[in-house]
Amino acid sequence: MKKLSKNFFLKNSIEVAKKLLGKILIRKYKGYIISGKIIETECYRGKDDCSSKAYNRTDKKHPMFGEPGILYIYLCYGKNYLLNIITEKKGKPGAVFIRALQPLSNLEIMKKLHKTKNIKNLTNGPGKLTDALFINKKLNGEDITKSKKIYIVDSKERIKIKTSSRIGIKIGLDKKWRFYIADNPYVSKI
DNA sequence: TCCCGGATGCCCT
DNA sequence: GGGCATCCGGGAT
Repeated sequence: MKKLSKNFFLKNSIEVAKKLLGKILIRKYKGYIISGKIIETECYRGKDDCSSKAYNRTDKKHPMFGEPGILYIYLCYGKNYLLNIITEKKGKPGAVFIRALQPLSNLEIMKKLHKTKNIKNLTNGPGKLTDALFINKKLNGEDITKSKKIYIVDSKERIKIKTSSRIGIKIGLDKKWRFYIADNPYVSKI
């Protein structure tokens, strides 16, 4: 299985969001390999995207303007860390937001980290999966194409992609920039 | 300084 | 399945 390279993320954010579906997210934690299949993503962009954090921003210091493959992790509602991967070339804003995973390995560790017994609730939401994979502010700025703690590997699985409006936002609903694998029981919401 | 969000779990029907 | 309290850091004023 091949690690995803910088080139994978150096593309149109919408394309990257779609192509990430089915790939395997790997996290090393205390000698364990925790992993899950990416089954739900959203795309966020810049001046053409009023619901993006980079909308109407010109200062290139914002993480969304950074180098492709860099993790952008921030806290939401005071308790949930949300996982984004920067896309597009440096200076052009874009990111893919990871919304849900299908848990693959070391589920018992994930259950302890997220404090739940129900496997279905382990990674079927953006704040839950960061809990279950021990992803927090310390990994902000990490390069997912170089890191030994967290990376993504390719998979050749054929998948059926569905599209919808993004979730949890009030504006920008006209854009169908949420992508998920059809018929997967771990997607956060149909 | 103030305000509120790319969400969750719990408690209610 | 729906309503609600809750968390804290960053952007806006």
